Amino acid sequence: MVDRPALSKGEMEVARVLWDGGSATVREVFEIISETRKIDFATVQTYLRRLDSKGYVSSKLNGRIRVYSARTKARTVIRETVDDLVQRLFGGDTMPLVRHLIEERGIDEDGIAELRNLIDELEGGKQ
Amino acid sequence: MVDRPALSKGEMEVARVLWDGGSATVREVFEIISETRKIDFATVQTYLRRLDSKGYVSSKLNGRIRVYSARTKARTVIRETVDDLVQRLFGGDTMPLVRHLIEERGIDEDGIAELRNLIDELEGGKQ
DNA sequence: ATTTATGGCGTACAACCGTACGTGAGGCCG
DNA sequence: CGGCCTCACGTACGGTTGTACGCCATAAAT
Repeated sequence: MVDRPALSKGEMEVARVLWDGGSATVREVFEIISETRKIDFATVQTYLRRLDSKGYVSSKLNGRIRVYSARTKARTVIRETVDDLVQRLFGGDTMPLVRHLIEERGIDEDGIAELRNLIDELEGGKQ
Repeated sequence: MVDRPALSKGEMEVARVLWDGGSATVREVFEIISETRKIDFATVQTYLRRLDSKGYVSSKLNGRIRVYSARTKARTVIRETVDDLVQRLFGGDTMPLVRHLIEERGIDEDGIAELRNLIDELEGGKQ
């Protein structure tokens, strides 16, 4: 529960790759992010270094290649980030964001089915 | 559709107050944010000035009091912000965030009802 | 009229962010 | 062996952000 400095957008993007894969080299992260947008290898390297010094990831040299691993749980960071966003953008109210997501971003068939389940569970746990 | 510089967290928090109320003085914004967290009057003033110079709000002097008004639609800013977050934190996938919101933040009775409606509408529009 | 509260406005400043260059060492190729 | 590619790592640099001080003016209170 250490109070780490918050992640910047760029750092978050990089951290996500580690959460997805558990661990990765700079090049691996670089390749994955490159699929989505142009980014410099050295920039990824800097993000990883900063994530390390902020305590979010750890790393060790494997031969002459440095391998980074997630050190905090995605869930935790997501919770903090989303809580902050909801607070600042919606005054702490959750529904406006849910509404936005459902109305403004597509939810597919499977998503709809899952949503129904989630709601049923919510209701079940309530009474 | 001008490409404005992105809003910082603090600026967003302040902008939200204007979206909620249409327009407000520094003091009014200050009071509202103070309900939630400690903040300096001058800090609010700075945020508003920056929002102005970034083109998100406009202002005019009413006597010797400056009144700020929202100039961009909340919807637009929310879309951009959320899109970016979803991209970086979930690789562009919407459902993980929806899931997180429903599971980790409480949704009340009314929210559940609304959710059901939203889903029904989604499904209705699909077939 | 003098004090006090309030506000606008300019200014500041360290930390953080995005982005990347340069250097030097290790590996591989011809 | 001599290039050339690839990393790690240090360093940089302008821009942004959070946070606020200080000065001056106006309005309110005594």
